[in-house]
Amino acid sequence: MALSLYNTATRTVSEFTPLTPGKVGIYLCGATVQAPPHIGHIRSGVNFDILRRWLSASGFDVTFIRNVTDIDDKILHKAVHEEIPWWAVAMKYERAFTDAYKALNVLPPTYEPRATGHITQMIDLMQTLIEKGHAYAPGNGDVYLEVRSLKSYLTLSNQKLDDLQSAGDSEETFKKDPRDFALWKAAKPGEPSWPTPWGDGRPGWHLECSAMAQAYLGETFDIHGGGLDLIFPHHENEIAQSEAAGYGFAKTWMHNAWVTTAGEKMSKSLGNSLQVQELIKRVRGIELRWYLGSAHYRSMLEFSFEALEESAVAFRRIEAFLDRAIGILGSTPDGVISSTFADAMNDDLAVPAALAYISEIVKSGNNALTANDTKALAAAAAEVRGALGVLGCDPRDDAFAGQSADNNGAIDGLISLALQQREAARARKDFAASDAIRDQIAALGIVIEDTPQGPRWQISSGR
RNA sequence: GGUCGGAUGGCCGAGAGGCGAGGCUCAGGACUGCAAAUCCUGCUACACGGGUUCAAAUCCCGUUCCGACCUCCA
Repeated sequence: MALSLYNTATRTVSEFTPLTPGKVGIYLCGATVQAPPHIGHIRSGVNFDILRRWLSASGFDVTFIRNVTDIDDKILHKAVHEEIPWWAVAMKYERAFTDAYKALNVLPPTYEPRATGHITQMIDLMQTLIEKGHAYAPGNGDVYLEVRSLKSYLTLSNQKLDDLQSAGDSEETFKKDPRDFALWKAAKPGEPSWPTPWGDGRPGWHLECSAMAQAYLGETFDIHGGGLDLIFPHHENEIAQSEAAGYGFAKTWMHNAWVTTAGEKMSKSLGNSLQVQELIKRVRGIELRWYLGSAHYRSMLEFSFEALEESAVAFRRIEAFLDRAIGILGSTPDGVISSTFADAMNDDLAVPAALAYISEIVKSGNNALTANDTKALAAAAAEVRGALGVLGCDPRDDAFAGQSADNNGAIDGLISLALQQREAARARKDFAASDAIRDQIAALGIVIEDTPQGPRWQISSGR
């Protein structure tokens, strides 16, 4: 079964065929670094990280670009508000995003270009657009794209130009048509600017993505991704710019759905408590990732702390199986991708179906464990590990070192000492003494389980 | 006004004409000195009203409710 993906441009799921066999180029609209990341931002990162990992696991050589928008109105406003330079705002929040991505095991992109590093490419693109008669500089330092000059526009969102509500903005006087959008904004006093043939200024929001996608992936590339809300205007305008310049641009458009709270798109007022840095105080990063990745990427994910906790419990069950299996097997099996898992992922990344299959494997693996069938156990553990690897939730991944309830040699020695005492007490049926030892260890946050292979312990993963 | 989604059991969350996805919770059982873990069993749902069909959660028409986008947005 070949990989099929939903393409927003055609509103259908269709077989994915790369432009160059064996290679895939992906451009994901990354963050505007003007605030710390909340789980909505990071869901997009996780969803597309799963896509990327699946493409890699399927044998593709993936070039993954995720940009950083480090110049924009909000950043400038924030700089004034925080009384620090605009670049300090951008770098501060870029780091916050980087930390969040790392905590959730989102792989660093192949290249992570910043908008301000690509002014040259943007000027080249504007030059081309003006030469082709699709853009104009009215003389005030702005440069606009003339949407009426385009052969097609608004094909992604399927809207008609005349149906759009007019912006009603007071600064639109230089535009030929109110729907024309800014490629470049004239410098204002006190704001950063770069020189261009049309005057000093700074980039409009949409221009950077067209310029950087072309710079790193070429004029035509495979997949362009982002959140649902970027369809209009951002992606429409990217298409307008790039196609007007003569580029083929993206073949497949993918959009992830929202994390919502109380049925609504996450709002700023609730945003603080849903920042990644706050949530990973409640659950481990791997558990938050599991939660965000578990719903289908095109479905809304209704956030609640209860659902997050429940999801973490479900994940710990899988993790516990893997721990037990590795303990019995004496080694960590390499991940194996089963055909059932592959079929699910190939069906437009049907993660929920893949998770249902993982549950079945864990169940059969636990049965193998009870039956002491190490061959079946090893097979199950390998499949679970393979699946978790693609989902970026392999507790044995180095990225999660320190997050897993991994045994430490010295602690293991001490606990073992106590467990020997307890076993001795149990042997002489002094259960009061043995339970007392277990209770004392439990009070330290360590859980004891008696198994046919003897007692085992782990640091309680519940927080 | 235009465009696009959604409503599934106590909860979360898939599916998209016929076979009870899966998980969590809960109840009962097996195992266990007791726990824990694990396994087994049970809990038969698809907003409402029509229609098409041998058969509808799924398709069609209508209704209600919820949400997203329409130049800040993941």
